Amino acid sequence: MTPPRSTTEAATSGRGSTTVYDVAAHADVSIATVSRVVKDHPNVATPTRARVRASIEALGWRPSATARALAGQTHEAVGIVFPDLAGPYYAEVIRGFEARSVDRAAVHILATHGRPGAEGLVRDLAERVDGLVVMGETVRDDVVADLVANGLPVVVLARPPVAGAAAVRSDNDGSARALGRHLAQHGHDDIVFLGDLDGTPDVAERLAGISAGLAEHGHSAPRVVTPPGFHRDDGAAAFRRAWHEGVRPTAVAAANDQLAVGTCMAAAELGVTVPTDLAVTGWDDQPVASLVTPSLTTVRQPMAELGRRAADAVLDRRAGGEPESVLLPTELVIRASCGCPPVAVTTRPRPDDAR
Amino acid sequence: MTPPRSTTEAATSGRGSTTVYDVAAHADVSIATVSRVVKDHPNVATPTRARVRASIEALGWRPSATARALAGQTHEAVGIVFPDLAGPYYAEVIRGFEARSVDRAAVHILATHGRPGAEGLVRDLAERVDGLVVMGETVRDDVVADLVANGLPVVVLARPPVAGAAAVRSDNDGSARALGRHLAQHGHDDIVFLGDLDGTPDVAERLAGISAGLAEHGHSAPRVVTPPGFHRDDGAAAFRRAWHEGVRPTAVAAANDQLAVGTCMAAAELGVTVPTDLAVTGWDDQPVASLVTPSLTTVRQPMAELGRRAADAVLDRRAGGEPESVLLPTELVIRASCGCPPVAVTTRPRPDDAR
DNA sequence: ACATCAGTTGTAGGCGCTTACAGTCCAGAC
DNA sequence: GTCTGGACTGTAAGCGCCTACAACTGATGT
Repeated sequence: MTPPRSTTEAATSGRGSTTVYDVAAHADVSIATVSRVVKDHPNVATPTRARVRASIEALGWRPSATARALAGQTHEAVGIVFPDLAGPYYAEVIRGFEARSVDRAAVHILATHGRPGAEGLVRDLAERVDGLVVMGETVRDDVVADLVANGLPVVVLARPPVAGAAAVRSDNDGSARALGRHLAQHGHDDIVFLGDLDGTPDVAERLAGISAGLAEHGHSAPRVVTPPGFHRDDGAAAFRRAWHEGVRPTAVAAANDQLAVGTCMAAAELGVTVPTDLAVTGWDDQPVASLVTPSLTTVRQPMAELGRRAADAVLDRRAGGEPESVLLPTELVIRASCGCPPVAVTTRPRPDDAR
Repeated sequence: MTPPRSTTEAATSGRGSTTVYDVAAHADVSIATVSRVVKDHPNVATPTRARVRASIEALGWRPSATARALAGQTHEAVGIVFPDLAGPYYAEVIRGFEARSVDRAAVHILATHGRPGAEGLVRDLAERVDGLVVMGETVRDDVVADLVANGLPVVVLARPPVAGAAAVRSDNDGSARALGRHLAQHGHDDIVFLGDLDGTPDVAERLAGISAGLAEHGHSAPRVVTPPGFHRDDGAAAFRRAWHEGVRPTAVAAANDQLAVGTCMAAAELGVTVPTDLAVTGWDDQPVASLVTPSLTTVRQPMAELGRRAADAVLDRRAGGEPESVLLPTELVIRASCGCPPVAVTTRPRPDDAR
């Protein structure tokens, strides 16, 4: 035995919990052997292994994650960086991410909220984890690239690819085109796109897709109205303001369901009937989309699956896999708010991840 | 200089980032001085301090959180344990918690999902943080007590107090009584309480309060129908099943808004009109409550504020404060689903934390 | 009988930082 | 002119665990 720095041997009491040294002493072996037993190293005699296991059990020892991280360079933890945490979208992503990670690593979360110190927070987080998921508009690409250069497995989520990082995203273009075509078929040629193009890369892709779909039918591109955020109230306020400025579109294509719901509420206030006077569409197919009246035509996006795939990607990378990118399918969901005949609302669970 | 274990001095490149030793060498001081500068220890001469600061800047050094935790016994991190992560309730709590913590500590999250290994996961988490928030039905009280005994600041959230831990909760009793009285005034005497009493301690309190409110008017207590969970589909399924078993209440008081919405959907399927044939009430005042038709009578609970207060409590405890408990007020929100005349829906932001 | 080798176990030097304790230096006190 | 105390700074011993390398034990081969 080297340093006899035994702890107050009592197992469950005492400050400063039990350490390898306690276990080693109890089992009458060296700490190296204890360490080997813990990580199932083959070169340990069966009886020794059993003895050590018994001692670990008896003392209730749990190796310190911190010490392990310092010595072994692995944290058994992953992190995910969000731009924000409000609304069902992020909630679902985080749910999927956590569910998939929990068995393999501890989970760190961080929301940057557009604050200036975000980069520092992210770099700080990066030092505590074995892999990092960076979502949407949080930190600049060069920061991501720097983390990658430092050897950290990074996954970008709902954000354009960065060299060396896996990318997980859902298809904006395909469904956006379909939506554009659908609106064109309804005859709309004066459409407002409601969303902040700087808010997240996804939004610009959706606008581009819708424009392309409209163009296929010779219709002109939507004009953009920019709300201050992505919440219900932002949508209501933006639509109200635009209306007061004399904007009279026949349809509003919102960047997400919250904005669409807000638009509907503002429209009701202004005496505008949806979908008769104004068609409204959303994006995400959040649970609320099928509950409002009229039910919302939108694009279903597998929100929880995004989180799960991001977890898989970052954990696989950590395990030595290559950065592999994923594009998840989306689906145009036609309901009533675009002017189509309403369909019956059912209570059957939704296909993917309704809960 | 002791061990000359300099790193590849290049700042931004190279494996194994720069360390205190690099900074110390660059500034021509000892690592102790660097450490003192970092933590603003007074005994450092001004020019030295400036020199060290410059070196830190020049090398782009960031102290390793891991090493710091090992040596200094502080992680600069807090954790929060959820029973689950689905739905707006947890999402809002986590949002409030993160927002309040982010400037002072890294944030760990964990959801136990009722799995058997939960205790191990929680104990694991406990070793990585300086304080822990434990919410609802996640681990047994004796586990919480053990963490407290180990000296960890613990806060219990939406869960009965545990000795030595601060408790943050919202008032179930007051508003539940008010709701019970209100239902009695509507004349209801055959009420179903929809919720799993084992699911979370809050639920039992709500039932008790409602019963007390009904009793004040001489009405009998609700009978309990237990759905498998707290989601919309659980509510729909449970109500449907009860109906098919011949249960014909005049009102359903659901344990949360999701269950209430599910009940409304199932009722619609069964040809039961809300609120004419059946009154329905929820709990939480989730955003969806005011959007559905009829709008939901419910109890507003400051979900994000719960998270914020929990963060305050755990961070204050870490800073040496005493465990202090908080009971946040709730408010009965009368809308249309109980049979009261519907009120106009507005788009004004809700008082507390609509976003 | 002796070198060889696989199987086990122990020794010791980190990982990057904190901090008690031990100087060093110099102005002011006596 | 020496002494004293305060302001600075450096030394070194950890924090709890990992792991390369050394060391020891028998069994096997010749």
